Amino acid sequence: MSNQLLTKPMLDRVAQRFKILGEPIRLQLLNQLMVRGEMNVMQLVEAVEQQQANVSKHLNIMAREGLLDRRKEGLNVYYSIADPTIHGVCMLVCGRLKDEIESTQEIFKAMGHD
Amino acid sequence: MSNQLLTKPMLDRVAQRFKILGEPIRLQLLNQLMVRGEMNVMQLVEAVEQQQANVSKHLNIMAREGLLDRRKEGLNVYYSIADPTIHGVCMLVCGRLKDEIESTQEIFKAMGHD
DNA sequence: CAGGTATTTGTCGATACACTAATATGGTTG
DNA sequence: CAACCATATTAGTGTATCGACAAATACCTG
Repeated sequence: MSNQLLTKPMLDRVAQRFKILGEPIRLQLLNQLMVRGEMNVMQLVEAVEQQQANVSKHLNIMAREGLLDRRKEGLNVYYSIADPTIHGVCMLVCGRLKDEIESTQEIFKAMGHD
Repeated sequence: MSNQLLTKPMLDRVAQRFKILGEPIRLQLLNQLMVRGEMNVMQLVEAVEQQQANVSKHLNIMAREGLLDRRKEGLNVYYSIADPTIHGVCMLVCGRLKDEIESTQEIFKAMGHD
């Protein structure tokens, strides 16, 4: 995407990936997995405080997309991050948002609301 | 997002940003603006071959989010990329997807379907 | 006000999430 | 092995969100 136009199929694929990242609960699951490494479903359910069925569904969606790896062990299913770029992508967006928030606050202060 | 848990409001903000990127037509508009620089609505309409109202709406959504800058000049409204990180984010995702596609093809070949 | 440019509004339909309930799946115990 | 329990996934339903399209409105400029 440097300076070349993308084909329609590629645009669709990229959009699909972003769409999957565009859900708070999924980001929360990814965030947990980034920080704590591999986790099973129950651990994730407790961490994000959502229904088990719901968590499972979102994990499946991300695994199907290649974002997560899945490992079965006895009763449990362990998920971990499969896509090594996720971290960088989220870092970029987070950094940018923090910058935006900070500059908004600066303007707020400059207007005398401090 | 390196190794720290994000707060709920931050997760929502990040998700919102990803959600905005998760639409093919919006990516297409961004892609055009990346390659060709500042463009007005009509130019973008022709480039993406969509209804004017539709294009305008998506441009507004992205401008409201801080992704695009907007500049009025006579009859025309010119849009340009405001978020300097977009390029890097898209590059990362595109690169990753290309890798995935390539390794899928490798497997396909290795199975004798060449 | 005429004509090109851009945005807004309203409606329809599709997509996708949350929730509940049902169904695997695999280990444990009598 | 059968009954049971914990874990995980899948189905079915209602609802909300969001995009596409069409029509109306606003915004300049000559």
